[in-house]
Amino acid sequence: MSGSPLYVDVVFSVPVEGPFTYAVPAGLECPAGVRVTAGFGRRTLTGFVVSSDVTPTRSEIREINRVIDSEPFFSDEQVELAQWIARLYLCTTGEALSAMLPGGRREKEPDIPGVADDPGNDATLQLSAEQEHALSRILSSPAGRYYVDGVTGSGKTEVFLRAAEQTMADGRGVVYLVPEIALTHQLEALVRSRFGTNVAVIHSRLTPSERLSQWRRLRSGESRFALGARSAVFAPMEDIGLVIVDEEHEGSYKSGSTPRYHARQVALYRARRHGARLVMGSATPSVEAMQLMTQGEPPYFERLRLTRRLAGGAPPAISVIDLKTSPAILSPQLRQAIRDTHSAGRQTILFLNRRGFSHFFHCRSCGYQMTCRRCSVGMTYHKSRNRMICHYCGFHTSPMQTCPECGSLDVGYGGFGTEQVEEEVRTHFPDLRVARLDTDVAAKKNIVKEVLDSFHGGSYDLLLGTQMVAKGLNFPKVGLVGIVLADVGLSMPDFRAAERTFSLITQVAGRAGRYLPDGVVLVQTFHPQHSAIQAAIEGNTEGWYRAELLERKMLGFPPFSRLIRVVFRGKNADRVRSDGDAFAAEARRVLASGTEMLGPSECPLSVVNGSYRRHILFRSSSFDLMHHEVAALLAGVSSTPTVYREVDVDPVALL
DNA sequence: AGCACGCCGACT
DNA sequence: GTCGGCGTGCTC
Repeated sequence: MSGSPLYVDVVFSVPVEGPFTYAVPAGLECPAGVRVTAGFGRRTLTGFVVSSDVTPTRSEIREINRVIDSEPFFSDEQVELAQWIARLYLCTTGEALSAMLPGGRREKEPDIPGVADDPGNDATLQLSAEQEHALSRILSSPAGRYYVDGVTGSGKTEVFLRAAEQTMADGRGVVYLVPEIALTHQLEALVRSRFGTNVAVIHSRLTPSERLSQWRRLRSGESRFALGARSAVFAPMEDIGLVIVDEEHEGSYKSGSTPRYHARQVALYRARRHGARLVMGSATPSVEAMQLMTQGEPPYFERLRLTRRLAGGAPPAISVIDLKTSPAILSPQLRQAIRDTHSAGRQTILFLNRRGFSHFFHCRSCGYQMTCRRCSVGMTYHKSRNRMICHYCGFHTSPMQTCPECGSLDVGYGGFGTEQVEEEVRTHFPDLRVARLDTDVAAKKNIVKEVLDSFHGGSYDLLLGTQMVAKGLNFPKVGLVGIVLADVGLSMPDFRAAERTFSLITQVAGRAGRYLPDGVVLVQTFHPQHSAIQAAIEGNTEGWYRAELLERKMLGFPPFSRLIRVVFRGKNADRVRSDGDAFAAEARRVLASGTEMLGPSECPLSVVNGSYRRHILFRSSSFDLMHHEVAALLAGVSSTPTVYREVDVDPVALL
């Protein structure tokens, strides 16, 4: 009670795992969960107390400078959550807590308008039979896991909101995650109209003080509903009764910087911890999620299907244009469709599903693209070395001179971006008013909204761009949507390339047809027979997932294995290489047979910001063993400080 | 991550 | 002769 000093364990947002023991000056309260400032090395840092009243294990102990909070800022559950994240994602507890801090280590979220349902919805509305069934299943158990697998416009949002209402009525809290800030804005008004001041909205565009005030409202229990993007999964709420992950398939749920957590994974953990219901939803579930709801007895998620559009009607017909027979950025068919659409007084959207991936080497006659025979991902062309390289395992070979599929000599590399498409449009349609939206243009604040508003108002005839045009898809005057090159996604050196392509076409078509039963969707591709494109066009969702799961199983990729990626990056290419090689050599020595190592090889994005990048992929179906081994390697293999190692557990993008 | 210490090259 | 490069080590 008196004389003897009190010691506490503190962690900091640095890549060294503590905890570090400090003495508490007499008279200060310093419980677990409070923030403190303390001398650390030669500087003074803010740290987080993870346990109080500890016994020191070393003699040199410094004193806490200042206790920032009068009561714990983080709850015990949150500290434990951070420790779990640190273990799983191989970062330090301090880094994890720092990511949970409102306005702390800020994560960058692109402000791209998303493609979620526009909830055109009403609390008094009669639910459809399918919605009713989904809701009653969700409410049937207090801690079940459900997946609302519903086509666009089938009313997933309303099911989520009704489940939330019931949860709130039971006196428990709700966490509602959406993939992008833009969707937060869209949903915010709707959610507020239903839940009033109970709602706290968390996203990275809030000022630090706004975030802090939202955080405190949740922490105090004044607010029982947290709505936000990825980091809202850390909402400081007691007794969560429902966690919703909307648009579950979206890659933005995965953090791109340390700690590289997946909000879906954290949501699962928290829901289990709180004995809460977990509800996910999408029109195009991730392959992982599909496996969890269709395989296993009982399945990990109960699948609740919404197959009918509330507004009725069928999705628009999708037509495929084979670029092999119409080799042009704008095929004659697409040009004709643009012309017809314009004559009818309607608008066109041209969608380029990603910025052109520059190393796009293929047969111009049949579209054939070389794939690695071991990893089955597209190989990329390196002009400087004139080699085709697999960015998973490092295998390389000469580029083809003639196409092995069709024998054509017309092989080479190409691909194009929005600029070229714009030029092409202006050449063919000098009379059309054309707007372009891509990351270059959107660098200026508000420009996305301005362009979309003008387009909505009819100031443009044609809008072209990347993902960010998606929000315009359901504008009433849009009569034609053209996907300029569906293959761009397919050519990405990524085992999820086909999944993303399928998802994109399905989502675009679903939205485009929402208010336009007579709307037209045209898909240009070199691979009209590709299963991802075929399945999306035919709406053969079931067949697609079945085939893709089989493919993943055969190739040993997730969900039939898990991956850990280690990236080595630095200005000095030789050191990057030797560090990676040394790491791999040690790994080869110690890895158990169940853990496979792919690489080291160059990353697909081999130079970023003047830094060279190489990576190693570890793959195993016994995750715990692999995870343990990689953690030991990271701790045991020293690295040159000028070479940074980035560890990504369950990577989503492998660029 | 930072920050300091320490040991080798071209410069006011 | 120094200023400064970045390789190495350390943080309760």
